[in-house]
Amino acid sequence: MGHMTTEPKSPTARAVPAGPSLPLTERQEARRRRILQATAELASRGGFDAVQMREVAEAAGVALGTLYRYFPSKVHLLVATMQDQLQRLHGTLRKRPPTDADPAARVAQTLMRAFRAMQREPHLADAMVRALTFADRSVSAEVDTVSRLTTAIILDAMGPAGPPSPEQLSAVRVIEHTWHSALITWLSGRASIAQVRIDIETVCRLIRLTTPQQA
Amino acid sequence: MGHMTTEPKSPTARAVPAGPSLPLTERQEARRRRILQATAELASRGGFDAVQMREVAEAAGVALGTLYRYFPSKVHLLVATMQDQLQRLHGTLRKRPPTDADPAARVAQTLMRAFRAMQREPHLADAMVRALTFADRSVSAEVDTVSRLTTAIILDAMGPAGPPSPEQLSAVRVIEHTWHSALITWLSGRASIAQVRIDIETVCRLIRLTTPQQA
DNA sequence: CGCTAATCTAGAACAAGTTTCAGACTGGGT
DNA sequence: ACCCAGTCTGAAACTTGTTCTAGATTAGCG
Repeated sequence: MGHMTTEPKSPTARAVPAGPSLPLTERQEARRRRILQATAELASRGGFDAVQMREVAEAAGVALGTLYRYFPSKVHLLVATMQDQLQRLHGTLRKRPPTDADPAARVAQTLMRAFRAMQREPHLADAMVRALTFADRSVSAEVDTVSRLTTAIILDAMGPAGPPSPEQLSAVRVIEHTWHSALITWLSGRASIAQVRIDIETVCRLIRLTTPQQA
Repeated sequence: MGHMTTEPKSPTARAVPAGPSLPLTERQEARRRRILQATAELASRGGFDAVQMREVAEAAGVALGTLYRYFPSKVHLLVATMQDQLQRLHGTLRKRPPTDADPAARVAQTLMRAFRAMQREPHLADAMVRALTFADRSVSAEVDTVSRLTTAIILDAMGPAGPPSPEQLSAVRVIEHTWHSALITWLSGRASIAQVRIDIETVCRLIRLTTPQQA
């Protein structure tokens, strides 16, 4: 791959946000991908602390300044990594959706599947989740994207129902809260895997409160 | 206050953890208190970022090394601050407990009261909550203390019932998860106050599932 | 009082996130 | 082919959390 491609001058004369709105060139897309991959690799090795901006830049073969142009902070970088991983997960889940008849059980099943994925790469999970909850207002847009992705995954699991009711959305939000927070307690060693499962199953009962009648 | 007090050589020859087990001398107690007060003040001003270890040390009138002897990291410091504030809150709540007949409503009421306290000092809340969720394993003991305090507050609100059932404990844990996570979404500007209220009320319904019969 | 261990202080030193800058490179428009 | 705006690079600088060191203080104890 040793020839030239195009590289336009500037979409907004500022940065290179993740927005799919800006048409990145091949090279830029490739750089972005290399950065995310390097991040995931370092994170898998040693968690949040092991993701050092200088090392990410070196591993991805870009200058430090470039890394910061693509991701304005370490938290942005890790949240973007989480977006990436979540999308992957969403794809996997779509292929083999949960089979249980009860929507609440399907959601619990789905989240436990996601949880098992986390267990396979606990360091990576640590880095992404810590970044997510540590994120301040300057990252809210990106965090929101992650949140929407999670919501989509849960709604998918709930079933083919059309537009969810406001009550259902509240329940989903609470489930998400529990999911994130339970994950944190597990990652920081204050809760066991069994405990996380119980918490997830407990909160999923809320779904039954909002869908007494089954389709 | 210009005379001498006692200051023993060493309880454990290591550090000065928060454990009430070690009998700190008056002076040490005073230092600890000054540090916590300085922290709360700085945090109230500008949140997590405004709590800079050098500034805390200067405001408290201790050397940087001493600050680190009392609190081995910024996160430890802020989690200890949260312990402090929670204890205060617990005291306040004990004096005027919620009046509603329904346990679930009492819990929701209590949490909303706590939430209003947070709204009064959003920056302080930001600093404490961010520290709490960012804490890694090295702080798990202290975070656990905060968690137990929160649990105690919720159980208090649930009523004078004796030993809570395992189911109730699960529900309380989920409520705690929701509480923390909802707080974060509010602090990072991704959820409105109204939304937080709804989430809290939603999750509190779980209590009704575990206490169908009222005392 | 004088001894000794532990504590506290002041300040330097170090680590990692972030910013900045000068210069090389790219690619589209003329 | 030349020009220009915009991008990337390499390296230094700056910030703030954390660690380290040498010396002054303090406190328990004979």
